This record gives sequence, C-alpha cells and structure tokens, in this order.
Amino acid sequence: MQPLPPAESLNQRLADIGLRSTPQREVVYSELLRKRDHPTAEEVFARVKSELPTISLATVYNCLETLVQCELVRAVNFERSPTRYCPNLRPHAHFHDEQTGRTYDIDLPPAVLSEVNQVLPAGFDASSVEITFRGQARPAS
Amino acid sequence: MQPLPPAESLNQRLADIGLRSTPQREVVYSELLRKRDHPTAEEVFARVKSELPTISLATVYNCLETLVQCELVRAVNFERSPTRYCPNLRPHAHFHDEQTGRTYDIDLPPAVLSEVNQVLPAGFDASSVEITFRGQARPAS
DNA sequence: TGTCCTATTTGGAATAATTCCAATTCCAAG
DNA sequence: CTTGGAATTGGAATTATTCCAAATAGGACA
Repeated sequence: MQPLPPAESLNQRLADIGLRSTPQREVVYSELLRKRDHPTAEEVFARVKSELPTISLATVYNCLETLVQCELVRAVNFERSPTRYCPNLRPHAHFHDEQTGRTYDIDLPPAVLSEVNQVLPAGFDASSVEITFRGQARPAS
Repeated sequence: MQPLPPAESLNQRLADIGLRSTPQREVVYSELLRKRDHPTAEEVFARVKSELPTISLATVYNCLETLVQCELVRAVNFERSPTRYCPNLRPHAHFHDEQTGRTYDIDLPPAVLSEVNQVLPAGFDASSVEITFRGQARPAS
C-alpha cells in the first residue's frame, strides 16, 4: 500500500482511463511535483519549456486537464485569478495569503471533513467539497 | 437589534464607507434581494434594465463590487464560471448542483465554522473562509 | 519494416468575463 | 448658480481559456 513512484502512477492512471503516456504529460506532471507552489498554466508552461522547448501553451492546458481527470492533480481557483494546479492528493484546504498571493495547503483531519459534510440537509449529495481560507500567513515552517 | 430594512441598511452602509446612494446601486441591490438565485452580473443587468433602461453593464459590475465592499453581498465563484452574487448575510456554504447549475445556500452552524477554523496552524490568520460543495441536489424544499 | 489509424500536439484564432478609460452626467456644498 | 468630485456610460482593452484545423507521432498489425 506504498504510493507508487510518480511516473508509474501517472502511466497507470492514464492507462486506466484509456489515454496514452506522452513526454508532454510526463514533463508537466513531474514539474508539478518538483515545485509544489501551485503554479498557473502559464507558469508551468514557462518552467517546462527548458525541458521540452517546442511544447505549446495549449498542450500545457490539455495536460493539466488530463492530470485533473486522472485525479493526480487538483485545480484550485481563487476568485477570478488564473487556475492553479496542486499535486497534493491528501484531503486538504487551501489558504490564500492576500499580501503575497502565496497558497498553502492545510491538512484536513477526517473528523473535520466529516463534520463539514454533515451540514448538508437530506437530498444534497456532494461529490466534493472545497474549503478556502483567505487572510494573512506567517507560517512557522 | 432587528435587521434594518434593505434600503436603510444600504444607505447606511454606503455612508459608512463614504459613498453615495444612487438609483443604480439601489436597484441592483433590491434586484438581488428580490430573486435570490445567485445571478451573474449579466443576469442582474438583464433584470434591472426594465427598471433603469439606460443602465450599463459596467455600472452593474461597479454596483455589485460596491455592494461587496459594503459587505451586503457576497461574490461567489465556481471554477471558472462567471461570478455570482448572493445577498445572504448569514454564515453559509454553497452547494453547486452539477446537473442544473443551480446554487443553494447551506447554513453553517457556528460550531462547524469554529471547528473548521481550528484546522489552521499557528501563523495563519484567516479573514474569511469559503466552503463549496459540488454534487447533485434533490432538495426537499 | 511499412502502413494505417487514431490520439495527441501545435499555433493561432476565437470566446467570455471582466476591467479600464476617457468623456459625460449628476449632485451637493458653498 | 457654480464648481469639484463622485458616479455612470459606452466602448475598447485585457486576460485566461477554449476551440479548431492541420501536422505529428505512436502503436497495432500485416
């Protein structure tokens, strides 16, 4: 029950949903894993160009969308700013620092998650819940 | 400690932050209160035109932004879809029905809200938290 | 190995929501 | 009245993203 190494798990997940493994998908995914600072598509694009100089922005968007479908990556939205991408698979909330714009992952204990889900009245069936804080961060770490 | 009637409270809030009361702001606000279905700016624009035929879309955006500053209205974002506006001042989460696109307010008991806020490590000071469910709704009401 | 078929990538155009801007218009105070 | 700042207006600009049609790339199979 160890997590698979990234490349393994990517190839596996792609195969699971009938998609191919490609250099573009691999590079985009490993870039997300390398620097987990919730980059935008444009930022990922800039970063992967050194590895794959001919990659296009459209492909970066495609790959990111594919990774989201594979459930290896979460798309995160703050207000109207560009979508950011996050390869953290543990249940977590996001904290958006209003001064710096930085985003932090906040682990969500199962107990809290289940209490949150209990606020839903009968007839509401949630497939996902997203919790987003905004404020000022001065993290110890 | 009764809530003030809407117009009162709007004029009050505007005055508090040094802004004027205008027909546009009043009409936009009362339209939000009249049909609380989380309309987009375009939808508000369409609805207020009968009352104020010369109002412009830019003004609707301005007014909505002003109401948000007054803290009489919350801006709600789902993924990348257009911002929706919500005049519900009670602490609540949003439930986004993936089939119909409809949005429901879900009351948040203070206990849940405070438990959610407790997941924040030291050094994280949240000014607001937004909880969004996605899924399928078949509400009793 | 070569061929074919389809998935994928690519670049550029198109779209959609929102913001910007400069020119009026509107008030409210003096 | 006049005047100064606030607010509104219409249209242009911006930004993130999606769309699209053409080119490329891989894998299956003869």
